[in-house]
Amino acid sequence: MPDTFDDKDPRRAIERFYFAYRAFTAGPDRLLEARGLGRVHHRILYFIGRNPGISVGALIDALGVSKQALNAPLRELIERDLIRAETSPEDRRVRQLSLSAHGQALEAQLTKIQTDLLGRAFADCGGDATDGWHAVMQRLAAS
Amino acid sequence: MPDTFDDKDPRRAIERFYFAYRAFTAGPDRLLEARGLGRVHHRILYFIGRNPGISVGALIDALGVSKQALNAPLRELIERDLIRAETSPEDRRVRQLSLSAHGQALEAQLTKIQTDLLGRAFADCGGDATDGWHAVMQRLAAS
DNA sequence: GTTAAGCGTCAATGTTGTTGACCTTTTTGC
DNA sequence: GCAAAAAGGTCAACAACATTGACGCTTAAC
Repeated sequence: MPDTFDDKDPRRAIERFYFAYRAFTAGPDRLLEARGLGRVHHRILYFIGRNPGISVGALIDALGVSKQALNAPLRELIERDLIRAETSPEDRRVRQLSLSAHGQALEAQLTKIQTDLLGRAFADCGGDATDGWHAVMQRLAAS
Repeated sequence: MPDTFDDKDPRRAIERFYFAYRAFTAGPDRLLEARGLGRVHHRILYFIGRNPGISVGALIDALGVSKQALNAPLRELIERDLIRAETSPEDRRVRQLSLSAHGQALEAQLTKIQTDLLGRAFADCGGDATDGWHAVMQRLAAS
């Protein structure tokens, strides 16, 4: 029997997914924790980075949390000058959120950790494997 | 430009990973929540299923939680007759944990939800894609 | 027989989320 | 122009879940 025996055992797929995801999130988690930030902050940074000018309400909907839960971490990020909140000129009730220069730098740093990790794995496994990975993950994400 | 433009943008890989993992965990989470259980209970069931006869201390180490944090959910699972705890004959201080018939059934049900989801994605994407997925995930998990 | 290991539990505390209520500012509809 | 509604902020009460510290119990080891 080859040493790839039961290499595609469905249970093995579950474990691979679990441990791969852990490795995938460990890097950013460490960097954030060193700054006293958590995953909520990361998600806030990420969403605002992807949607500059987003309103607080839209961010609440996007993250699926209550406004009270968002308030504290968002305020921290604004106080640390990682996120900028400017009153919208069209509707002065609305605050337009965007990343400051520092916020962009941190977000880029966090993203780089993950893209580097993925990039190394893709490079090691080859283009076909990379294509297959993308196809399967795309299919799963659409579930 | 083809509609697969920037289909392998590193940022897209991050998003795919995130949403694929959410889909991967959503099914078990729903089933567990319907029974008033959480992810801790799932992890306990899983580890004991993989390591029948494991001791409480070893389980604490494996899960990386304090014994006080483990105590409550573990007790629930024992009271519900999902997990069996028997005194070790060699060392009567030690309790050997194992899944009861009900526990095995629940664990199998949880696992099936995930293997079915993965199996459908693998079937849709083909054998080569499946191989690639496994290769990349294996590589990541080893990081 | 004293020491240590494995386990269980009580207490105090911290974090993080929730809902409900109330407030201000600003826009909108009549 | 004025009442209603929307966007946002904050306070309070509460619940879930984790932590550390301390203590007690049973059993094994030297």
